[in-house]
Amino acid sequence: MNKAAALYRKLLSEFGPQHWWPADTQYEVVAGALLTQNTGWGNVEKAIANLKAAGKMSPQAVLDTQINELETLIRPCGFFRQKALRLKLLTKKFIGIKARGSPPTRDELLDVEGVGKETADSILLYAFGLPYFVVDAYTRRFCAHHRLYEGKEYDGYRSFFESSLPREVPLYKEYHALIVEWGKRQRRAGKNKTARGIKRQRNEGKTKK
DNA sequence: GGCCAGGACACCA
DNA sequence: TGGTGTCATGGC
Repeated sequence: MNKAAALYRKLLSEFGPQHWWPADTQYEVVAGALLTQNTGWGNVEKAIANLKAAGKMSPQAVLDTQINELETLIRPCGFFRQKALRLKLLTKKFIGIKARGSPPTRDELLDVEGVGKETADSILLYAFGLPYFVVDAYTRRFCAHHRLYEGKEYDGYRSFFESSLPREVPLYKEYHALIVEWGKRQRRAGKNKTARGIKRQRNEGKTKK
């Protein structure tokens, strides 16, 4: 067994199944993937709860909602102006995808403004059950911490995991969830430095000099 | 009161 | 290609 697979087993036995993605519908996964960008999940839950309470957690309802009302509903998850706009764009794409019946390609998701590689892969994996390994900030820290893989490119990390593991969707889903859980625990224990923290330290160094 | 979060994008050198 | 600023709320 390679190191990536061994670490997966270790995380799973230590933390247990994470039951990701927490959502009632496929569309909720899609919307959540966008709303959670650079945002704690707790805040995203509030935004989703607002949408549900207003009866807006459906593609057509989101499209039919005025942008300022949408902004108000998702305000708790931050970046609400751009996210409201981008949620409409992504929703339009989602409706088109469902209408034609075939799953989306990565490229067509990336064509949507506000959908980057992580969000696209989250949607492909968790909403459509396609084998794309999701790479986020925690994944990079996880790799650095365990000296699993070193690189700068998103797709480098993705290729590393996809070539190290069996091509199984449940495995990809669980592994990413476990890495996030690992990252949260590291943070609670004060054992990591975030990218932003490192950037800030560099800046402080510059100003001090 | 500051730091950080399950990013993406534009702009600049 | 790499670095930096911006977008914004809420928990700790």
